[in-house]
Amino acid sequence: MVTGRNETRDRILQAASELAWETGPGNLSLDAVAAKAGVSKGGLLYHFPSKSRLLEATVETFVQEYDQTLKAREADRPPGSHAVAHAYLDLFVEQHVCKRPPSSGILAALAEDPSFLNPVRRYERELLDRIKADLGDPELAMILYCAISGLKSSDLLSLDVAKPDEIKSLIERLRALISQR
Amino acid sequence: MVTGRNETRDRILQAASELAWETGPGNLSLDAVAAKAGVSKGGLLYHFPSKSRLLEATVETFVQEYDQTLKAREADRPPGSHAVAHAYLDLFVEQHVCKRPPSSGILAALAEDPSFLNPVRRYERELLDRIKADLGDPELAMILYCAISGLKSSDLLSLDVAKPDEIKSLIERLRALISQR
DNA sequence: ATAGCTGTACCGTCTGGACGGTATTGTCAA
DNA sequence: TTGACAATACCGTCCAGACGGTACAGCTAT
Repeated sequence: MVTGRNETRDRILQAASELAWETGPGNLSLDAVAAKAGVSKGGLLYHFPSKSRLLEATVETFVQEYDQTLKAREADRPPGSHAVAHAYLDLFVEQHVCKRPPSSGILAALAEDPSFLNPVRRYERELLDRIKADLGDPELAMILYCAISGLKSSDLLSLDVAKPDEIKSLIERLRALISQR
Repeated sequence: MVTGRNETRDRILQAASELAWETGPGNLSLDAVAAKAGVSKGGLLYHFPSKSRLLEATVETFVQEYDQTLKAREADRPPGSHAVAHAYLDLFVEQHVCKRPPSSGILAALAEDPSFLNPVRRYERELLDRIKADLGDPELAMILYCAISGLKSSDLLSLDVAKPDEIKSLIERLRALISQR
């Protein structure tokens, strides 16, 4: 199958993400990825015939996994009560604690070629529309989406600008704004 | 002096920023920068003795220029009426229209080594504090800072997720929230 | 027999950076 | 005034190493 879930393949993708974080997004080499994944270079190239394909797959699986988790959190929420918006906040809080951002692999893709981010572009647009539909108030949706997006990019770039308690009270205020509707 | 403004030096820095945008942040080579700046490679290395120093300088001058412009916009506003917050919005709107984000050079620095973003980290933290002090309401400051930060990162990564009119009405709503205080 | 690798050898290209040279301008002692 | 020297700002070349990718022979579990 095209998007086959495969043991070794997944290990390679994870190794690529971790290495992108450790060595800097632009210094990702196939040799290093293969070594970290515990696979030979030939083995790596068996799964991903070129570096571009590896980076493409990194972005795609990241988006897919994010969406899958988001929909799971959405299902945890009682339906009809702005489940999408709350799930979006839930997922941010959940992923915020990690040392290495799960999205670090996409920086490597960006470094190689910005157009590799096209799937992210499409997905984020779709996500914003879902939040808008969920909330009813398009401007509130924008505030919520953009604010979280800002926090996520701060994590992505490891800027660490906002302190934990600042983030906590921001999230609470955003939740209040949602309920208020 | 240490941070000397110099004709050729500035041309090199600008060339680096533009090339980072054109060729992808990770594909920035000294040869290409030199060629674009109309200088020989030797000449480039005279001004910046290593690639790291060039990227460092790119980040530093970006932060300096941003701060300079922000303070200029702040001075345009009547003092005492949340000048910092409004200037922050003004500057975003102003820079949003450009095709190439002025910050594109910092992606090249990030690609090489994430720690090159340390000056940005420090500056952004300081900026958030200034907005907090300016607004009085810390949570509102966070909403404003994070929302704009999200829009800026979307520009930086060329994600183009929000449409112009969405951005426009978001800005207006943020301005209303400021005045409301 | 085939899928899924391992391991090695290799090639062409690109790139950072070292290095030696050059032109111009300024300084300063004799 | 002039000659020696030095600092600045650059040019052009060269090289070692890294990297992406190819090729191919072999192993092994299913």
